Amino acid sequence: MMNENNLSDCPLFRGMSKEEHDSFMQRNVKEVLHFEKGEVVVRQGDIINSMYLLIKGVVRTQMITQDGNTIEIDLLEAVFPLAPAFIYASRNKYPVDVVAMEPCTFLKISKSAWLKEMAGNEILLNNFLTLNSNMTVFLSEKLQMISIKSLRNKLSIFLLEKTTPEKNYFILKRSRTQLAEYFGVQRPSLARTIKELEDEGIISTNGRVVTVLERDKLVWHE
Amino acid sequence: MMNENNLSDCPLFRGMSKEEHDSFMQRNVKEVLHFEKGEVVVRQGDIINSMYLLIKGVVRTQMITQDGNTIEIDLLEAVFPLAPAFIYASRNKYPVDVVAMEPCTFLKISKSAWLKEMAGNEILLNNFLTLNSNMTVFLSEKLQMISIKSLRNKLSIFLLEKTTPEKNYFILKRSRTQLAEYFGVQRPSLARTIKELEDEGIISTNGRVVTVLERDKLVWHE
DNA sequence: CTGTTTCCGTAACCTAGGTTACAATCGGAA
DNA sequence: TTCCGATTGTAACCTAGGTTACGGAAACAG
Repeated sequence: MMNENNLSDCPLFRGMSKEEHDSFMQRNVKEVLHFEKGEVVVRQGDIINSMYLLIKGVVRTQMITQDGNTIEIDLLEAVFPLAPAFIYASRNKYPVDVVAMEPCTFLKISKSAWLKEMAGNEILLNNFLTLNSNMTVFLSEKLQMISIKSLRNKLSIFLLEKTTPEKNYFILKRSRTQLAEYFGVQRPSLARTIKELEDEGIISTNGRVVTVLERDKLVWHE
Repeated sequence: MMNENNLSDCPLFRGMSKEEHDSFMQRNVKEVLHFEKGEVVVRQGDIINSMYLLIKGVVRTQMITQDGNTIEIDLLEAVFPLAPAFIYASRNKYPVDVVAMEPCTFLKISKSAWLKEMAGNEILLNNFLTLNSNMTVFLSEKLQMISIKSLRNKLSIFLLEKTTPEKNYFILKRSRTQLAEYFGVQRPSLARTIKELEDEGIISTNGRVVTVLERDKLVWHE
């Protein structure tokens, strides 16, 4: 059943053998779900009772703030679990929308089944803890990024992280529209700031290819 | 040794007996740390190898963004663990500054000792998982709050959460200066917005006592 | 190929909030 | 009590980014 995908790619199942993966699936997967591009998989505020394992496709997690703005949290690619950090929470409402970016397949694993597996498998438990911790670190960093005041600095830091002095270009994973939501700003505002950096000769862009020409002039325009 | 404090108040040690608490301490606490008001306990970026258990005092966790702004993350009161969510992370750098708000005492418990305890104690493991999940939920909510664009809406939502239609007042835990950092804005900006709400008769303030006069006029000034 | 939709750049204008500065008040220490 | 530092309110000014609107390019379906 559904074992054409490689569970080893998933941080939850790392360090386990193919046989263990298969028997795990046999025991615990009772339901397989498909979603088409654009469909909402989980809505912000939904109560979660299961772990969703994304085994095919890409989803986007996003938040709608109370004043109606959308911010992207992350893009998740198969194989990856949804919600692991939340099934244990005291108030287990899902904090983000999950939207399929392409046709997606999920395996549904019940919370209780998952707990049982983890109790009897130290590797699984370890992977789970690490994943949770990494999620916390990720959210902290996201918080820090969103808290940076000027778009120019947000963008600068983003560009510096995506490149090195040796490899001064990279290819954007996102459209400009999505990139704007990632930064939590309006699309025209992002376009304006990108243009400024281009006009100053600090970067150049060609479609989704972005080249950093003068690393040292990024950041510290307070 | 240092058992005048009630470990039952700590979400990590809930559901365990006094005897278990005591023997836990005997086994694992090798070091006790004191900090005076204003001292920095941990600095953003420090590598963490131990769990710090705050058993007396109050600390503030804060982040300095790359453009130099300070945002408050949380106020933590004893008894509460620092860092539990991070000791397992792949990249275990502490993401926030921790500053003592009053004289504080910490117990230091090594990462490995903690792991060993957890492996042999289901309650401890469960508490730990729940705490981690709750941390993730908390950070998600914080992210959502910070992402709200207008200060007026941030403040409105804050006020609505702090009061009910029945009990329409509350006492601020923070100074105005700290409150501004909590929202990630400048102090004069916060003062201005509070004044606006007062001028419009929506709230009234008297020192740290804030009263909401017209709940339904809060929020939705887009 | 053509029609349709989504994406993108751009410009003009406006507003929320940052910035700075100063004076009043409060609170603890001597 | 007086002094000093930290905390506040307030005002004037400035700027980053939001808003809206429009036209063109790219992507896709038929």
